[in-house]
Amino acid sequence: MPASDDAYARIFRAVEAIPRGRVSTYGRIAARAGLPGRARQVGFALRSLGDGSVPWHRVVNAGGRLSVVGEAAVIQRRRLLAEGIRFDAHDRIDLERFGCDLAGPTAASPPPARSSGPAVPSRRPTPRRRAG
DNA sequence: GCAATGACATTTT
DNA sequence: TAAAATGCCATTG
Repeated sequence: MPASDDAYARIFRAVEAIPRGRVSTYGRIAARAGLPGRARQVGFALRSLGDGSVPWHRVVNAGGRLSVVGEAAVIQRRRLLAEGIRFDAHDRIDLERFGCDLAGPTAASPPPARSSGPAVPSRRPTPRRRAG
């Protein structure tokens, strides 16, 4: 049991705040949790979780790569792919597209599609509406 | 309390 | 882009 148990709770809250189909960085989570500069502790907290209700797999390092090693890396990557996250040829994630700021209520809003961009990771490939 | 470690971030080369 | 070095600080032994 870590001494900063309260801090851990805040971290988990920030992690859970990450919308599906997006990822965030440790530094970002730490900042949202009110722990600017404790990016490392974020990862430490997630590690302590193991398999919990916290979507830890949506947390990657500033390089958009998986800092985890071993089985966790497989699990994380597996889940990210399942959520629509795409990996670069170097097993990296484009934070410009999938990285969410979590800096405000607009974090849940999809980023502006760039020209010739690969488009937003829409969860609904067939957005057909019901004929009311 | 000290020394070593770590799921990081940033800067420089 | 990749690799190395440095800063940061809680956790662990």
